[in-house]
Amino acid sequence: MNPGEQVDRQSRILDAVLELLSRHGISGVNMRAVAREAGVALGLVNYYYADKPSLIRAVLNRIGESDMRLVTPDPEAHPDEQLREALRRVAGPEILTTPYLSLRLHLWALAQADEDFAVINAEAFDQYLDGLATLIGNAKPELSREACKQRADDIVVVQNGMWLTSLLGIDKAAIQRSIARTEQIAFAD
Amino acid sequence: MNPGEQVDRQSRILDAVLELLSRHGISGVNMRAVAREAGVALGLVNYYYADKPSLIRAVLNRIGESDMRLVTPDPEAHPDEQLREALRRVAGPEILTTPYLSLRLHLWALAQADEDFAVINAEAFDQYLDGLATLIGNAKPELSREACKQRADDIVVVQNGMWLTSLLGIDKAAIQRSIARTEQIAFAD
DNA sequence: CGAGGTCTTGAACATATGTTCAAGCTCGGC
DNA sequence: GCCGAGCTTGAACATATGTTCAAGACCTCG
Repeated sequence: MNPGEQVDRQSRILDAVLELLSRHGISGVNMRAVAREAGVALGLVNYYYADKPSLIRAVLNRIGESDMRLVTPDPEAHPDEQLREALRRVAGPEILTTPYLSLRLHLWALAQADEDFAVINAEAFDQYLDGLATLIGNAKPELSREACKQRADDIVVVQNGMWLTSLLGIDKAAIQRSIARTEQIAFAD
Repeated sequence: MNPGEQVDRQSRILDAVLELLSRHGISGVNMRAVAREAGVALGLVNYYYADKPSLIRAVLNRIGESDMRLVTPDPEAHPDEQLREALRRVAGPEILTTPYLSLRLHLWALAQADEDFAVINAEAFDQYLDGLATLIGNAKPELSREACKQRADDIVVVQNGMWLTSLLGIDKAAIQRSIARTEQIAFAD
């Protein structure tokens, strides 16, 4: 067994779903394609995940976890810096790549088409908003919780716009200006 | 034949695709479902549209046309009012409804998954940006074309964010504040 | 009426996809 | 060695979906 590469096939299956979802959307995710991409036999996918909805659910939950890390601050840093850091991370190189954004888009579309997935998605979104509001509260203790949530709402509108518009291929400079706009909203007096 | 209702079956087929796409995403759009939704026989869909990609293309082109109407101004109004009107229209009741936004989202996802559709989509997006930049130029003649395009870019980021975030169920007030933000960008000195 | 074109239908076919399952494989413990 | 539990495989089945097509309905013009 190749060390460090031929690992855990269950997790390779989830990776395969992410890859296919990002590249071809939900219609490109079928059990055979997943198996091929993961390099396992068809039956193994159904061994770990009873059916296709279970498989998709598992993927959604995994993504929700990694999203939360975006607003999980470095505890060493100053609150101001934590917030600024978080606001920049969403336009960082790992996030602002086509594969990741494409994945996000397909996830949103999926949530729109399926009630169960919508619930998972909405929950993750709320947690993200909450995390962001907390960061703002730490950086600007004089603001009420309500005011923090309001700013978080406003920021998320711009952030989602940045993500979506990046995919449509807008000028990179517009993205930089939009990041500045989020900081302006967050730190306004 | 029922007057004013049993019209043009070819156009009813396109309507059916829009409806299905909005509600169930691209995986919900199959020839049988389209025929059922349109109230025609299966064969008729393939009679008007040679194959599925042709059908989707026809739908995309139809949507592109209706998008352009968003930035096509009322020629009677003052340039300032034309621009303000356009900025408000994108958050108007016809646009900011779940069915329309859901449709938009699925279209973006579709473009992301398929190269051909991406081209149609990118073209429509460019035309929209161009139309918006022109409106800005009319309202603020002192700005260079470059400056107008830059503002259009910034505005579209926020607009796309409004659309997307509306779907995720954010507070309506955040949308209103975001509209104000787009006007602020457009009319800044 | 009747010929000819267009429109409309649903059965039929080929292929794709989700799911099941019997069989084989692997590996640790006895 | 060999037993058993978990892991892995691919064939097989049922259903779904895109496409084709022969047949019929409808409508216009002569």
